[in-house]
Amino acid sequence: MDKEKTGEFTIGALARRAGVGVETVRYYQRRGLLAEPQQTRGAYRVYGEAELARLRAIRRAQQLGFSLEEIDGLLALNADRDREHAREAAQAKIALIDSRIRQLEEMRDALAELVDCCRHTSAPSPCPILRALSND
Amino acid sequence: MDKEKTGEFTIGALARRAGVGVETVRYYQRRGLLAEPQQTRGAYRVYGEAELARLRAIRRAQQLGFSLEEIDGLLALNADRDREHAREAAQAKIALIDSRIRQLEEMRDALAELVDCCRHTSAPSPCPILRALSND
DNA sequence: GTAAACCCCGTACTCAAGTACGGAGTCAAC
DNA sequence: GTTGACTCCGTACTTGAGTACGGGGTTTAC
Repeated sequence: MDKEKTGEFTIGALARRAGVGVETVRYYQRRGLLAEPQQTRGAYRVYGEAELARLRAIRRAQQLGFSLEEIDGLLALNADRDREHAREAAQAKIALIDSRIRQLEEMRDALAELVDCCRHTSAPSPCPILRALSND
Repeated sequence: MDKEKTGEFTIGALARRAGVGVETVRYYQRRGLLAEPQQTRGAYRVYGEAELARLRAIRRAQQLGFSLEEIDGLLALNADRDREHAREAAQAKIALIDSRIRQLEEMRDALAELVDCCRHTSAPSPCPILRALSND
């Protein structure tokens, strides 16, 4: 079943098309994020375009910063009736991302300051980075 | 032993002073990040100012974005002889943080675009956020 | 028919940084 | 002495997103 009939995949073929691992597909199924296909060929499950689309949507949402739990919620929304919910979810995610960016910037600035200090002092004096860790 | 003699702490007192949990102190000891004190009173360990300083250094380094593994390495450096090592570690961390910031900014921008699109379309048309997840 | 790739299933494990028990003993205040 | 807070110890568990087995069966290409 390596010879894919259009729109019919084994789990391995589906995984490759979606850019994930076989184990990942099984994991999503186990947690209910992806349905097991009704169709089988012998003992093997046969996946269709719907499952591939679903996997791609999951990946896209992950790239936007959503967790699998959040993605489950998002993919349960109806594009016509739940506009407000989706927008709220996106805005909440934006706020979290912004907050994290600020946090990282503070870290970066603190480190940059220490490195700069390191540049302007010479070898006989102790390392300002290590001293900053050691002192109050 | 709740009556702290200056520079002598039980594990609970030390944890409170350092702003961590008792379990965290034990965890750091288990992984060798913090030494067990030589001094005891009866069955209880007695910690000193050195351990408190060490814990504070760990915390400060964590706030700068270093992992416990990295902190172990940093705290093993000598402030007089290892200036270069410390500076390199800090610079590497800066690069990682910068990269992560950029990643998050891309996420944020993508989300902001979708939210903006949502604002400029009306209820009869489907939610652009959910459509973006579903389409290529 | 044979061998290799693949699938299924159930369970355990990884990563990093903790946190939470349960059981037993210790210490301090009354 | 009693009680409650605390300590110690060893082990298990959490979080989120996977990943890796082992064992057995199936499919495909030669």
